[in-house]
Amino acid sequence: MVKPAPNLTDALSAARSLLGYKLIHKTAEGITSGIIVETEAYTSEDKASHSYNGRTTRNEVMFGPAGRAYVYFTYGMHYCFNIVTGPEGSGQAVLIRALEPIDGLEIMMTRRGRDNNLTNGPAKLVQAMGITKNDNGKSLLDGGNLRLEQCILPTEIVKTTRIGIKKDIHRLWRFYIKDSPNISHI
DNA sequence: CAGATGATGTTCT
DNA sequence: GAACATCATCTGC
Repeated sequence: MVKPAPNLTDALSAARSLLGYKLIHKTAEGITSGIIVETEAYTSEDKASHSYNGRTTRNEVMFGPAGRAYVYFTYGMHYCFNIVTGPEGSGQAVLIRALEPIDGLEIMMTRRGRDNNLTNGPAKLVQAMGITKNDNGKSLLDGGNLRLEQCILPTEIVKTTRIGIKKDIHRLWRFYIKDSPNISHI
């Protein structure tokens, strides 16, 4: 039995489909993993998206094939992690905003320097999972150290507005698993 | 709980 | 020079 791959045909479908998948990262420090519980979709027609104004050195991974990691630096000190979706060249991705920690809690606590709020935010989960700018462009589907695995089927998904943006705020492109204790914001 | 604020540096205009 | 897909910490409810 092969576990089903996530539906990455477009950012909106993928943002829902990825909920319940486990993100797994193997590093020298050990294995960390967590179930994706909150996502946001971004496309090239969306003014809030990095891809809105076309391809640049920063966002070029967004225009590559689906299933790769798009890791970007922001606010002078944080990284965020996305999964590229859609046809190659379309500039779509899904921002992973929160995880439910599963494996490697001790490692996460060391990386975060605290014992709470390990993965309930886009920059927090990047730090806890040990994801770096070097992971930008890596495939999540090729059996490498950073990968996805189906874990649970969400019972109920909430669809609402995205967080931390000032443009196109009307779009209901944020999704999270209802009643998850690890959401970045209600 | 909500709101304000500083940290910090890359990217784009 | 401004904007930025954030976070930790503070204040005042």
